[in-house]
Amino acid sequence: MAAPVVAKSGVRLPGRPRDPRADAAILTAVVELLAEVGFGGLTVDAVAHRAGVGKATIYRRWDGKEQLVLDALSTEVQLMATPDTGDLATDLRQIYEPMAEPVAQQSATRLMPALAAEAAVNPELADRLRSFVAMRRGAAKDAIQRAIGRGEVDPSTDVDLCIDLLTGSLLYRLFFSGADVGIDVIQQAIALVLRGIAP
Amino acid sequence: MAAPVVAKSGVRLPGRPRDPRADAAILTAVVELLAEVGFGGLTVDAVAHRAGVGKATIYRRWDGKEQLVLDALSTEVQLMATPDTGDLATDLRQIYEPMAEPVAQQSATRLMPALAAEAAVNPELADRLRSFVAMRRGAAKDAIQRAIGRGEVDPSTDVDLCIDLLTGSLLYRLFFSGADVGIDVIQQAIALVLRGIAP
Amino acid sequence: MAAPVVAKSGVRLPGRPRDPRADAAILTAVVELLAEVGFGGLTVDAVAHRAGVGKATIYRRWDGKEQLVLDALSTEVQLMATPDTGDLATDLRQIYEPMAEPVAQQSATRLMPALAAEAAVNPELADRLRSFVAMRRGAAKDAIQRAIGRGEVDPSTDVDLCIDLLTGSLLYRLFFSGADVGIDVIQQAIALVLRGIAP
Amino acid sequence: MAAPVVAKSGVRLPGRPRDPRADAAILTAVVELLAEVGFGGLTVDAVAHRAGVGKATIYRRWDGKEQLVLDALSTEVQLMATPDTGDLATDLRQIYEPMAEPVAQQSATRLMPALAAEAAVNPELADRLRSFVAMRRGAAKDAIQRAIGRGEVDPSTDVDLCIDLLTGSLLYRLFFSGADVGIDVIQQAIALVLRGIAP
DNA sequence: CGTTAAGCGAGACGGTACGTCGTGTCTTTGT
DNA sequence: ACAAAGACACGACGTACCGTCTCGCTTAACG
Repeated sequence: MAAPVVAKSGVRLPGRPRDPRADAAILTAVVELLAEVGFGGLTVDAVAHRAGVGKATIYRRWDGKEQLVLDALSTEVQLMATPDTGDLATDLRQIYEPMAEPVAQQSATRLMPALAAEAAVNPELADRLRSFVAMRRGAAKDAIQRAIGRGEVDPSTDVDLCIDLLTGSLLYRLFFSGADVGIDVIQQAIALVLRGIAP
Repeated sequence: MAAPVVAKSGVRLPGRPRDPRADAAILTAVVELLAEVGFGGLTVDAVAHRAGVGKATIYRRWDGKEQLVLDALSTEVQLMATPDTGDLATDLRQIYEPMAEPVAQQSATRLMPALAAEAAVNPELADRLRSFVAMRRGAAKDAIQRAIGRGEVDPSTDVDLCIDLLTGSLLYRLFFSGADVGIDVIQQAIALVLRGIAP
Repeated sequence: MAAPVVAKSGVRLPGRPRDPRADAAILTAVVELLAEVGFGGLTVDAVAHRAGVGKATIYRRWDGKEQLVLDALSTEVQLMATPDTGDLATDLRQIYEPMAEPVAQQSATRLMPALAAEAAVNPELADRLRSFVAMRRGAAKDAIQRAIGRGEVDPSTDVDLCIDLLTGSLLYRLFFSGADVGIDVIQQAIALVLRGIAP
Repeated sequence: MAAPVVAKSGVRLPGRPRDPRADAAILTAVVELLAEVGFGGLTVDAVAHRAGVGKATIYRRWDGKEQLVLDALSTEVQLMATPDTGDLATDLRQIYEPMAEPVAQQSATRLMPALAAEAAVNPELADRLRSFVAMRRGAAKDAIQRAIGRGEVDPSTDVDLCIDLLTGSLLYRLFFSGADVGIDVIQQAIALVLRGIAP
C-alpha cells in the first residue's frame, strides 16, 4: 500500500530493490511534519530532509504531496476495535464519540478537506481516498448490520445512508459550521437516526 | 459584500473613487476561470489578466484567492425562493433535489473542500465561509420551523441538527464516497430524518 | 589506455576479468552521443544505456565524463602520417590544412573548450589532456626539426613556440572569433611564422 | 549591455521599471563568487542569495549562467590604456606582459574555456563572447596599425592574423600545455611575429 | 570440482542545481 | 487616491545528473 508501483509477486525485478527503510522514514517524517506544520505547510523538501532521503526517492514512490499524505494516514489508522455491546446506540456512541476529541477534530479539519479538494481533480487520489474512508466506516457498518439481525432496526434500512448521515453531519459541522462538535451533538444525531430507522 | 472596506456612508473619501466596473470584471473573470481550470488551477495573475486589471486592484479589495472565490460565489447564488407547499417533505425535496444536478455537484465538489481546507487555517475566511453557508441554509431552516408550527414535527427538534444531517450526508457522499448522489438518495435521506423527528 | 587501472603484467588478478567488449561498447556510445548531443548534453546514464552497460561498469574504468570523452577521442585519432616532403611549408600545410574541414572544426570547437574548462579544475584530467595534445603535436614537431637539420630555419628556433603560434592562432579563431578558418588563413599563418624563423 | 532586453529608447514602457540596483548587486555577486568558487561552482541560487535578489529577477534579465558571467566580466574590464611608445615591440610587450600574472592566468584559464564551450552551442552567447573578445583586441590592433603607418612593418600585413598568433599562442599554452607562460615566452612570441611581418 | 572474488546489467540511493511558477508587495506613469 | 503594468523577494515545485550502493547473476582461476 505504501509503495503502489512495487511488484507484489515473488518475481524479483532486476536492479537494486527499493529500500523499505526509506518508505518507513518518509512516512514517519510526513506524520511528524503534518503535526508540526499542517497540510498546507508541508513541503516535499522538508519531508526529504527530515527522512534523510533524496527528493527523487519520494517522487519515485508517490506522485505528489496528497498521495503521500494519504498513505501516511493509512499507516496511522489504529485499527478501531469494532465494539459489540449488544445495543446499537451504545455501539455507535463508542464509535463516534472519539470524534469529539479536539485533537481528532483538528487533524480531520486540516487534512480531509485538502484531500477531498485534490481528489476532486485527481481520480487516482480519489480512489485511494475512497478506500481509506471505507476502512474507517467498517465498524459502524458492522454494528448496524448486527442490529438488523437482532431486530433492533428496520430490516429495509440502507446501512450506508445511515453512516453517511452520521459521519457526514459531524464532518459538515467541523468543516463549515464552526460550531463545536461535542458529545451532546453526537448523541443527538445518533438518537435522531435511530428513531428514523426503528422497526 | 464584494468590497468590504468601501465606505458606505455618503461621505466622499479623497482621491479617485474605485471603479465599480473593476469589481464586476474581476468577479466575472473568477467565475469563468473557476469553470475552466478549477479552484486549484486558479491564479490571481490569470484573474487580473482576464479582467484587464492590475493585480494590486484585486489585492486592494480582497485578501487572497479564497476570499475572492467566496465573493464570486456569493454573487452567483441565485436567491433560492423558499418553498412553502404546506408539507415539509415536499419543501425539503424542492430544496435538496437541485443538488442532484451534475453541474451543481461538480462545482460543489471542486470548490467547497478547497475553501474548507483554507478556512481551517485562515479564521477570517472561516467567518466568511460560515456566513455564506448560513445563507444557503435559510430555506431549509424556515421550512422546518414552519412544520414545527404546524405540529408536523416534534417541537423539541434541533433544527440545525436536521440540516446538518441532510446537507452533511449529501456533501459527505460527494466529497469522499464517489457514490453518485441521485434523487433517490436525497429522498431516502429526507424520509429517514422526517421519521426521526416525527412528533 | 582505455582502462587505466587494469593490471598490465601477466599476473592474473582473482575474480572475473573485465569484459573488453564493455570498453568498446562504451567508447563507441560516447563517440556516437558526442556527435548527436555534444559534450554538454552527454550524460553518463545515456552512455550506459546506449552501450547496454551498467553505470558502475563505466565508473569502474573511468573517473568521470571528461576522462571518458578524452579516451574516446584518443581512440578516434587516426594516426596522422607525418609528412616528409623535404619542404617545411609543404609539410606544415599538409598538417594544418585538414583543420579547415568543417567537421574537424565542429568537433574541435565543441569538445576542446569543454575539456580545457574541466582540466582547469581537475589536475588528473589536465594530465591526460596534456598528453593527448602532445600526441597531436608530434607531426609538426618532427617536420620543424627536420627543417632545422636541413638549414631551412634558424637553428635557435623554439620549436614548441612555433607550434603554439600555429595551432593556438587557429584554435583561438575557432573558439572566440567566429571568423571562419579557411585554407587561406592557415597558409598565411604558416607563411608568417616561416618568415619569423627564417635563418 | 547588462540588461539586454531593456528598451534603450526614450519611450517609457508601462509598469514598474527594472531596478538598476538589482543589476548592480547581481553582477557584483557574480564577480565575488567567481573569485571564491570559480565558474563550475557558481550557482544561480548563490548569486541570488548573495545579491539579496530573487532568482526570477536574474532569469528575467539573463538566459543562464554563462550570459550572466559574460556580462559580469564585461563590467570588470578595466579599459586597458592603449600604449603608444613609438615602438611596436614595446607597445606589444606592455599589452601582453600582464598576461604573465598568475591571477590573470587563473581567471583566463577558468573562465574562457567554459564560455567558449557554451558559445559553441549557444549562438546568442557566441555573439556576446565575440564582442567581448573584440574589445580586448583593440589596443593591439591600434598599436600594429600605427606601426604600419610608421613603416615599421610590412604594409600588407594582416593585422588580425598577428593578434590571433600572439593571443592564441598564449591562451593555447594556458589551456592545453600546462607549460607556464612567463614574460620570456611572451617576448619570444612577439619577436618571432615581428620578424615575420618586418618590411 | 567447488570455492572465491571480482565483473556484470539494472536501477535505487542521497545530493544538488536547475528553471518555472505563484504569492503578495512595491514602484512606475497616467488619470 | 486609484488605475494598469509589471518588477520585486521569497520559496516550493518537479526534473535531471551525478557518483555510489545494492541486488542476483556470471565468469574465470585457484585450491
